[in-house]
Amino acid sequence: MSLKHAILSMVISQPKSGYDIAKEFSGSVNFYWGASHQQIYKTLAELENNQWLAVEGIAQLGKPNKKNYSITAKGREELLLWVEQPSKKPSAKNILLVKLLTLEEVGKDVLIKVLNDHQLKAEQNLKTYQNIEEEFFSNGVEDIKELYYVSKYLSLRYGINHAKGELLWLEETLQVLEGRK
Amino acid sequence: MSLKHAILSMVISQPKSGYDIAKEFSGSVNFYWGASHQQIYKTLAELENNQWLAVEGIAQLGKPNKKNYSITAKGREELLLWVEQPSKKPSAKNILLVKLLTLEEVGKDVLIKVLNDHQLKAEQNLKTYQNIEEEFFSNGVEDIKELYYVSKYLSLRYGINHAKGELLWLEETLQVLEGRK
DNA sequence: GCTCCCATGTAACCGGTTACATGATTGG
DNA sequence: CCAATCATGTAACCGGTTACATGGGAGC
Repeated sequence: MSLKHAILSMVISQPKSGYDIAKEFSGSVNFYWGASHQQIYKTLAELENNQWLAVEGIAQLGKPNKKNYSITAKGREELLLWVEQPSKKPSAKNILLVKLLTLEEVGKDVLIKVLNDHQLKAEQNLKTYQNIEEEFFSNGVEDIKELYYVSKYLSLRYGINHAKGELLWLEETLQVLEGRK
Repeated sequence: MSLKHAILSMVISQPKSGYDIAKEFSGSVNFYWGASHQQIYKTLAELENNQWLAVEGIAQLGKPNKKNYSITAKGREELLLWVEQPSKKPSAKNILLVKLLTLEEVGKDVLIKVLNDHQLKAEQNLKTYQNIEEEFFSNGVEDIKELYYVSKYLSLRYGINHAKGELLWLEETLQVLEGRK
């Protein structure tokens, strides 16, 4: 799995708690990766067990105590190994294409409706991403080559590219379907 | 899950055995869905239990016996319901973007290598898909509107669109990385 | 004799989701 | 008073992967 490695990557620059990581996962990181807090805490426990992360308990005033995790030398080694090894992509699953298999059974009208719904969502997604991109540049981040911003910017670009690609395919597909009797 | 529904979709036009379904999953269907034979047999058993599929044992000469599954009325109902209900897309996971988070730690050279490897694979994929598309049209399938070919063609188009989108993003990303000191 | 094709399964494990659980502090 | 934020977990379940298992027939 690579949730382990995603978490390792997220704590290399600074120690973080499970809560911090969960917040990141529900923010911009969510464009390309996701995890529930339950899964995060479970994985953190494993990472600590492997000694890829070290914990430090922190007592806070007026807030619950928290645990700050930081990467160990062993963790850094593991990360490097993982990055270098070829990443087999998970078998892409596309529900829309499965639904298209049912064309004969359910008829084209149902499928056109399904595709239209999806199109709407994809358009909204694209707009959201593009808004974020605009903010990105208007907020004084002229030089995306700044280390800190590179990965954020690239994941945004990834989201935008993919939303556009999906929309193209949806248009194509709707045309084919609508062309049918 | 929708493996259940994927299988239901695959047997609406004609009864199939687990082996048949596994073969389809390792063929063109694999562009957008995948399943191991173990998972397929397990799921078929469940589907039979739900009475969404009916089985017929078939004795064969010179070959192992097989079980032919066909969809029931109940199965058809379920399929229709499923198609109509909005399909929440699974949280897209992109390992490359996680790897990019490690830029600071591992350095850009390692990441450029990783991205180049990926680029090569994506290019090969695209070529494969395009070859299949060519065959598609040269094999006398002039009219893709023929019911039988629609979903196959559209899944091919999906594969091609996405491979192209990925390549664009990879180029963009490599330029950003190479622009960095 | 070896390998591939046909054909169907069991068992252990793993990663992730859903539901349940707790409890103080801050801001409207 | 209510909702949100901070903060961490347990337990049951589910879908999927990996490894193991069997066995005849066809073609080289």
